[in-house]
Amino acid sequence: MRPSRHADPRLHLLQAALRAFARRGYDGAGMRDVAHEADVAPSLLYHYFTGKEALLHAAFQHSTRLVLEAFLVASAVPEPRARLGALLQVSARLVRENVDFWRVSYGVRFQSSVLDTLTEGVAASHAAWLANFTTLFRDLGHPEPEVEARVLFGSLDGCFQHFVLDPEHYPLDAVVRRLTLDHGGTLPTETPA
Amino acid sequence: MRPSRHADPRLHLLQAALRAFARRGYDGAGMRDVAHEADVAPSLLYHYFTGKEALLHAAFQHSTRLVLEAFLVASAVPEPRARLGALLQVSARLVRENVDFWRVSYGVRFQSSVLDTLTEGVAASHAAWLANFTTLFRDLGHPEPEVEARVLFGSLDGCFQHFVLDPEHYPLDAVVRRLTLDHGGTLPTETPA
Amino acid sequence: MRPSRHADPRLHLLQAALRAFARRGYDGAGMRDVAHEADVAPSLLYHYFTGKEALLHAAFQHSTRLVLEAFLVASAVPEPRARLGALLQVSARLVRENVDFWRVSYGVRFQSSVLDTLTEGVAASHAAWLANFTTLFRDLGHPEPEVEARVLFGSLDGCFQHFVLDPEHYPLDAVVRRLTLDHGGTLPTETPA
Amino acid sequence: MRPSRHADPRLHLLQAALRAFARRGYDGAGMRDVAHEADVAPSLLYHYFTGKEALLHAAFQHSTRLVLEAFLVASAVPEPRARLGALLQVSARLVRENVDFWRVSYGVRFQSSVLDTLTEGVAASHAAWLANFTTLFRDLGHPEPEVEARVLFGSLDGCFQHFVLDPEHYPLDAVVRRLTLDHGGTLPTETPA
DNA sequence: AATGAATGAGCTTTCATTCAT
DNA sequence: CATGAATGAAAGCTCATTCAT
Repeated sequence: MRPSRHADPRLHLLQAALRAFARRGYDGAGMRDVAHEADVAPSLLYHYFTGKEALLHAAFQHSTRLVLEAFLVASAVPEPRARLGALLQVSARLVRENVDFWRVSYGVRFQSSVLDTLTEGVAASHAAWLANFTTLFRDLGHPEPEVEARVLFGSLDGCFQHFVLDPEHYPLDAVVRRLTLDHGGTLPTETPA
Repeated sequence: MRPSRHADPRLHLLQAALRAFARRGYDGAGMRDVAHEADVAPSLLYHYFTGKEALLHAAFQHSTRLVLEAFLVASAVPEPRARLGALLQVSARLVRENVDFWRVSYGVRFQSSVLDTLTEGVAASHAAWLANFTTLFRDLGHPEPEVEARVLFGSLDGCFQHFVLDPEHYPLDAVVRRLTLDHGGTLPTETPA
Repeated sequence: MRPSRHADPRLHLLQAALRAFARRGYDGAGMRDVAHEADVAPSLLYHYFTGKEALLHAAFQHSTRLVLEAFLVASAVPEPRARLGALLQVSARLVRENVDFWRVSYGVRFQSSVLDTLTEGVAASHAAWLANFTTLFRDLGHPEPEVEARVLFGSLDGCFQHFVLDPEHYPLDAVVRRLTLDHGGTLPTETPA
Repeated sequence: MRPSRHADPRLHLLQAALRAFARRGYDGAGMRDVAHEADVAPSLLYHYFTGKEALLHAAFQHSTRLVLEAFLVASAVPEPRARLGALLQVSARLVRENVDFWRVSYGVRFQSSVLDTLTEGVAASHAAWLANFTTLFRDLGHPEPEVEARVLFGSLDGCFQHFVLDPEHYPLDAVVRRLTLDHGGTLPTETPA
C-alpha cells in the first residue's frame, strides 16, 4: 500500500526545487535546501537530475510548457482588442498560479552565470511576446506599434514582478484591467462558473 | 606625487563591487571577483568594510543617495503634468547613468537572504514612489489614483529593467516619452546644449 | 567486509581531535590538523560536528563521562582514609589513560574565548572535587577541611599537569603515594593480577 | 611638555601584550588585540619588536627577570626550614603581583607551537626549582628528597594556577601556610610595616 | 615615533557532487 | 529507490606582517 513515497517523484522534486529557488534565489539556495524542501536526502536529487543546473533547467522547462500552452489559446482569439484582453487575463492567471516559477524566473535574470544556458529560451520567449504585441498593435493601427509593444511588455513585466513580490496585497486584477483598457483592449466577459 | 594608489580608495572599491555584483549577481560574485575588479587583494576589502554584506550596503547607500538627490529636484516641479514628465525623464537619466546599480538592485530583489537587511530602504523607496505618483494622479483628477500609480510604477520598473538587460538596443527615450503621454504628462522641453 | 572505513567514525574523529588539540592546543590546531590526524578530508568533520567548537565539546563530553563514571566507584568507598587512597589512585589511572584529554583540558583553561562555553562543566567538576575532598577531610576531623581540600586539589592538579607534560619520565606513582600518605590516606592494597 | 605618549613605550607595549595574552591566550590574542590594549596602531608593535613571537619572548624575559631576582634573596636564607618558608612566601607574592604573566605562562605550556622557542628557559626554570627543593629536602634529612621536591613543586604549581584562575576568591595565604607547614617549613614572621 | 594602506597565507566553513551499500 | 559516508574546490574572512609616508 505504499509503493513509493510520491506518485511522481520527479515532479515532486521539481516543485520542491522551484520553491527553494523562489525563496532564496538560485545561487542562494543549495541542493541541501532543495532536498530539505522535498524531504529527501540530497543525494537522491542526483538520481533524477544531472546536477543543480539540470534541476533548474528541468523546472524551467516544465513550467514554461504550462505557460506556453495557455498562451496559445489566448493568442488564437481573432479580434485584436479581445485578443489583447485575453492575453493579459491569461498572463495574470498564470502568474498567480505559478508564483514560485515567476519569482525564480525574475531572480535568475540577473545571474549571468546561469542565464547563459537559459538565454536561448528566455530570449525566444521575450521575442515572442514582443512580436505578438507588435502584430497586435499594428492590427489596431497604432502609429508606433513596436514602441507600444515594448511599453506594454515592460508594464506587464513590472507589474507582475511587483505582484510576485507581495502577492497578498497587490491589486493584480485592477492593474491588469487598467492596462488592458489603456492599451485599447476589451475586458473579457466574466466566465460564469 | 602618488600619495596612494587611488584618490578615494573606498569609492574605488564601492564601484568595483557594484560592477562585480552587476555582472554576476550578489550571490554569484565572490569577494575575489570584487577584489579582482578593483585590482586589489581580497583582504583589502575588509580594511574598509566589515564583510560582503556591508559592502553591498555601502554601495547601495552611496548610489541611493545620488538617486534621491536627483529626484528631489524633479519632485519640486509644481504643475502636475510637467512634474510627471520631469520625474520620468530624470528617472530615465538616472537609470542610464547607473546601470550597474540598477542591475544589482533588480537582482537582489529576489534573494531574501540579503534583502532582509535591505528591506527597510527598498520598501521605503517603493512606498515613496507610490505615494508620489498617487498624489500626482489625484492632483490630475484621476478616478483611481492608486491603481494608476501602481500601473505607472510597475511600467517604469519593468521598462527600466528591460533597458538594463540590454542597454545597447533598448529604445529607452521613446518608451519613456510614450509612458509620459499615456499617463497624462507633458514632455519636458529639450534643454538646448 | 569493510562496511565503512571505521567501525565508529564519530569516535574515530573525536579521538583524532583530542590528539590534535593535545599536541598543538585548541587554538593552535586547525581543522586541517584534526582531519589529517584522522586521515580524512576536513569537510568530513562537518558531517559529524557543527564546527570546531562543537568538536571540542563533543570530545570533552565523551571523555568527561568516562572520567565521572570511574570516580563514582571510588567515591563510594565508605571508610574515609581508604576512600582518599582510592580516589587518588583512580585519578592517577585516569590521567595516565587519557593523557590527551588531560592535556587539552589544561591547555583550554586559559583560553577564555572557548572556555566560556565550557565553563559550566569545568566549574561544576572543580566544585565537585572540592566538595568531595572537603567532606572527606571533615570526616577525618581535620581542623581546616576546606583549606586542606584546596591544597590537595591543587597538588593533584599540579602534579598531574607535570606528569602530562612529560609522561615518560614523571614518577607519578611515587608522587601519588606520597600525596596519599601526606594527607592521611591509606594506600590501596595491590590488586594481584 | 608631551615628549612622547609614554615614558617607556616599549614597557607599555610589553604590559599590554601580557594583558592581551593573559586574557585570550597567546594563540587566541592577535596583534590587533595587543595594539588595542596598548591603544596604538598594530604596525607600531613592529617598530619595537620583530613580530608576535618576539613580543612574547620579550614579555617573558622581562617578567622572568623580576621573578628570578626576587628568588635569589629567598634562596639565600641559610636555615633550611626558614628557607622553605621564605621561598613559598616569595612565590606567592610574585604570583599575586604578576597574575598576567603567570596566566600567560600557564597557558603557553600546552601550545608546543610556541613552546619550542621558550622551552629552554622554561625547562631550566623547572629544573632549578626542582634542584632547589631537592637540596632543601636533603638538607632536612628527608628519605625521598626528589619525590618530595616533585610533590611540593607540583603542589605549588597547581595551587598557584587555581589562584590565578580566580584571584578574587582563592585563599592563597592560607594555602601557602598549610603547604609550608606540611613540608616541614617554618612560617616567616610578619614583617611589621 | 607612529600610522594607514596594502598584502599573502591560511583559517573555518559550505557547497555540489560521487559512491558503496 | 534511497541513503549516509566521503571528498575537492572554493567561499568568506582573519591574521601577521610590510611599507611609504
